[in-house]
Amino acid sequence: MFDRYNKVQKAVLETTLSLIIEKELQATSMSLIAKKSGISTGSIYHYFDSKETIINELYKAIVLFNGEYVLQNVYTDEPLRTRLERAWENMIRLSLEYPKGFQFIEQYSFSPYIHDESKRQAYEGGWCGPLKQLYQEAVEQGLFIPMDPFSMVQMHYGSFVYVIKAHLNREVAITDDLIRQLLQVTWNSVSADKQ
Amino acid sequence: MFDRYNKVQKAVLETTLSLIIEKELQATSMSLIAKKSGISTGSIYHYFDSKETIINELYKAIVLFNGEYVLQNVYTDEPLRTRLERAWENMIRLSLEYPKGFQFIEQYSFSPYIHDESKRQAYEGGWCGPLKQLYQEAVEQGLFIPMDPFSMVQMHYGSFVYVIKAHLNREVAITDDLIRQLLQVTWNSVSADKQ
DNA sequence: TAAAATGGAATGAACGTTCGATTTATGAAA
DNA sequence: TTTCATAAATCGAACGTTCATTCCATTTTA
Repeated sequence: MFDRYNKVQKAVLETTLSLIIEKELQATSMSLIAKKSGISTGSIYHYFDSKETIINELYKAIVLFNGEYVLQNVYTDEPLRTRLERAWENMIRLSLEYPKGFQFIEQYSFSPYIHDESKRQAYEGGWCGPLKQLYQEAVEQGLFIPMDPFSMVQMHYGSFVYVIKAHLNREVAITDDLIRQLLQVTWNSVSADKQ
Repeated sequence: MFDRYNKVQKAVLETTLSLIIEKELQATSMSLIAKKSGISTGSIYHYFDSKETIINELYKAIVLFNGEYVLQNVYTDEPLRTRLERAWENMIRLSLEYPKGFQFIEQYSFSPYIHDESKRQAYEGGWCGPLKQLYQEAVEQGLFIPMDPFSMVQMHYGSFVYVIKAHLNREVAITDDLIRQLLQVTWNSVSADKQ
């Protein structure tokens, strides 16, 4: 997840992620990060300008990682439906495999603590733009109803997010059956031939 | 929104809500709340035990308010589809009419800062339970595909939330047309006669 | 041997909360 | 209606703690 960072930075980012998820931003103090990561505050400040920098770096790293994960095996020569369903399934599997990263992005993507510059950089490397393109194609090919592709992406992602949140709260169990159902429901929602 | 509170409590809750939305929790200090609401910290502590209490009270008040709003005109003798679509439209209109409350709940419903007790109390008076019942009925009547009603509610709510978030970020414009489309898409996603 | 990296005590600002003085409201007695 | 005593409400300075950050001595690396 933090491959492009050195050992110390990696330890700091991983520790910060864990602490923020189990506690929260304001309860995640620098001294706690230092203690839990085994790196002194002095060293942390040698690699990061400030606490804000750590959080923003964390945000960018996770969004980039998620982007790569979601777009796995999506640019193939298979039918558009297959590729879209693969992206959707990747989203679900990603959040199950890396729940901390998922929760972090969920909690902070709309927070003022994340700078606009970080959000912009994240958008560049994230999955949102590329996926919007696929939706656009699906609309143009008449597979999807004529609707704003960006709204569709948001809508579908939101529906996954909330089922996953419920899963992480132990209110819903995500099984392979439920995943199959979710993909079906997602397709049906905007499929042109069901109208 | 805060009718069951006295004048001072109301001012404190309203100010806190505004500050938390435009800044965030950790930047919303008691002295700032005091200054902006025109009520001294001494008085605030006369009515609230702590900052935590204020936030939790805010959370409960908003969820209760939202619950009433969403369930408006849903318990009528009209067809189930009409009543479900009314609940969905209420959700959308609520978030457009009271965006601060919407954003607050969005940001804090999964935060450790909100006690489990507050979440439990909120669930009792919120719209989630009653709506789940309606979905259950729709499944039993064969209107909806056989799927866990709770997951359906989450899924649909999530899809609205994300479109609304995009709207509040000025990335999408919610028009009456888009609302009509959203209701249609929501119905299609789980409608039994489209399978 | 010079530069980079590390450690952790020290610093100063900011925060939530408390406290005691002061003002305002209440209501029974005259 | 006025008076007065008690209680409730309000204020903001003061308190103690915690936090992000700095600093410099020490260790490690090149």
